[in-house]
Amino acid sequence: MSQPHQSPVKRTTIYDVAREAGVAPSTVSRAFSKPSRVNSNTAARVRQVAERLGYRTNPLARALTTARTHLIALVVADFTNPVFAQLVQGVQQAAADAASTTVLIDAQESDRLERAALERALPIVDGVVLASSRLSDAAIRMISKQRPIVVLNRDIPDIPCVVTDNPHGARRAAEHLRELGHDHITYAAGPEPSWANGIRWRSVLEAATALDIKIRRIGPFSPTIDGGRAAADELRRRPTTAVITYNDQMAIGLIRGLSQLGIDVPGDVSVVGFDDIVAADLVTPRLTTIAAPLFAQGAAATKHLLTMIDGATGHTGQPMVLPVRLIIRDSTARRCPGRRPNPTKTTRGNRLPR
Amino acid sequence: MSQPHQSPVKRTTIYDVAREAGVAPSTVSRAFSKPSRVNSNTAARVRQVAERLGYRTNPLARALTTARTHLIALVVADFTNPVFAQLVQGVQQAAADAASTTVLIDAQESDRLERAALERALPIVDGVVLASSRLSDAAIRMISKQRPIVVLNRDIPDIPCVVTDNPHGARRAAEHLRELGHDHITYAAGPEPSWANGIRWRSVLEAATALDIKIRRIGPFSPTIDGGRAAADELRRRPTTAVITYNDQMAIGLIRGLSQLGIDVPGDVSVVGFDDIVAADLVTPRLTTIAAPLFAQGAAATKHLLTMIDGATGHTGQPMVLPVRLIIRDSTARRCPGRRPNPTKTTRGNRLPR
DNA sequence: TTGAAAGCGCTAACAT
DNA sequence: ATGTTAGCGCTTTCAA
Repeated sequence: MSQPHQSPVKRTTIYDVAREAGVAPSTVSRAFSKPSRVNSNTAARVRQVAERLGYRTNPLARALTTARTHLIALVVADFTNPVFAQLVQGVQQAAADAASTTVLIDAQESDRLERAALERALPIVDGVVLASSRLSDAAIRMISKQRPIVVLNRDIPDIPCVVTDNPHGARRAAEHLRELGHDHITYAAGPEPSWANGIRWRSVLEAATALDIKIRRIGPFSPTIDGGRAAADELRRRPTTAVITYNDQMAIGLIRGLSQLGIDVPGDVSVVGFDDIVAADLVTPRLTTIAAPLFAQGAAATKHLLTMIDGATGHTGQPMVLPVRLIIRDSTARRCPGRRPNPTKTTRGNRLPR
Repeated sequence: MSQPHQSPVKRTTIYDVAREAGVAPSTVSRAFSKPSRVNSNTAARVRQVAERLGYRTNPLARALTTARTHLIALVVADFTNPVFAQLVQGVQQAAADAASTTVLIDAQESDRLERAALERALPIVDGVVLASSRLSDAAIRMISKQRPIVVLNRDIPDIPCVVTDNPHGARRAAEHLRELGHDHITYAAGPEPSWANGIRWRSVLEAATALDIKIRRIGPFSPTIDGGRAAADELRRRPTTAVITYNDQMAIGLIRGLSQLGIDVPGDVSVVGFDDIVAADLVTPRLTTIAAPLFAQGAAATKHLLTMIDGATGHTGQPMVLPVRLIIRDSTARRCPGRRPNPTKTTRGNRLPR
């Protein structure tokens, strides 16, 4: 039987070290917090004694006076949503590079939970990255009065934001579909209140118009696989040969749903998603998608947040926009004019990927 | 131009409230931390004044004296590994239920990073959940001397652990394959040093032996899609009609690799994975797998940790083991005796799922 | 039940 | 460069 996490003796403090090293406590403090303000010999001796005594500076006590915890909060709507995995890593890495630690808040799609968790975290973090949120603009503004904040994929005037270049992504997707002969495409919308959904739809609309492609919108659907399935039913009623979905999850669900209806992707219908989640390369057919630089986005937001924490103003001019690129895989193909939806599989549509 | 996160006046403290309410600071403190020790009238008055003044208790200052931060650390090897998504949620929810916040540590498969992040977090958390780790048993024991700790999917004597019932899972998988006529199976191993890999191999071995199935092991491979691809090459050299892989990612890669070699799953070879990650239901063919209760595992570990933090001994008897179940999907099928690997697709193997 | 006062461990003036 | 001395905001004896 082991003795669990005992602290046999009191934690050693700067006072212990000070006494042992024959200096004042403040000198020990300086030796660790601002070494440049201490004679290098003294500093060396202090560190050595500290080492011997097993001294570790207590971040809590430090934070109490400095008002800096080196903790930042990351809020996401739902951790099982694969887009967030890379985002989290980006945030986590940028934070770690600045010797900060990330506090995780999964709102679990619940307004109440998000508020509660945020309320708990806010007093102990130096700032927050809001990766997705059910909070209103007003609520976010309230938070930004208490702590530095950076918002992802959402543009709130006067609040620092980092977004992806949806217009360019939509443009590339439209061009790609145009080249394949599609002259009429459908946008399958995500949640109505989502800022990202709004901008993506407008971007697709604009791109299609510019390229003389007819465009139509269906939805809104839930931004999930099931949402995509629902879109399939809707699409059958008003078919086009190409579809752009709000996100990859919907695209995957749409392809499923279509397949069930005997409609082949990309044989009968071409599908393009948004985001490039990991699964996009795993499904059959592999998904053509507009890839967002998820990791980079997390990292960029965090770096910006850290500079704000260090006193920079939020320079709340324009949102920072990150480049996207179109990744062409197997869910898009040349349009076969006059082809009718039918259950016979084409070679292409069924081939297992690479 | 908004004024970012200003604090125009000093944060209000118990002293402000005390003065305004005409009581001592200690009374205000009690009114919030142990209301039962305060006259209910006074308590009410204090709370009301506090409300009016916008008082919020400062968790940092509280933690300094109570030595409780209500923070718990969660360590994983790699966030992009989909098994962790649900685990994180389980941990996060259990923590939130206990008014605690989760601190996230992504070791990014690096020993150094893990140590650094853990070192930073350890002094400020009440305990840690180690979901996967490159740390040695000895290192983990060191940590457990400083803070309560619960380890997942790894059995370290005298350290509280929660594991899944691999033996039962392996047994169910073997029975399933047996019923389909397979009498010779291969285990495609994951990383050699992984405790989970060890127990899974032994479990499969034992189950196969008990059911009079011939069993062979190949590997070790990286526990990833690419690792699975590598396993495909190896398998072709020494074929069996059924394979159990260390985890789902490998299973997905294996199916890919096999397909490239013109070998159909499940037509020619049946494949069973471990874990039931989200993608298992997304790939083609959908994966038969031994489902681990990931969310429950995270939640169970966290609840146990919280009781330890509240003073319970680690009751370090046997590891807590959670039930698994076999989920039969499309990657396993009846053995076709004498069938040779060939590039012709069967209907079954190519059918898009549901 | 309430108050007074002494810390928790550190940092930050202010002196020297 | 270093020491002295107040706090940071809260909890916690100890008395009353």
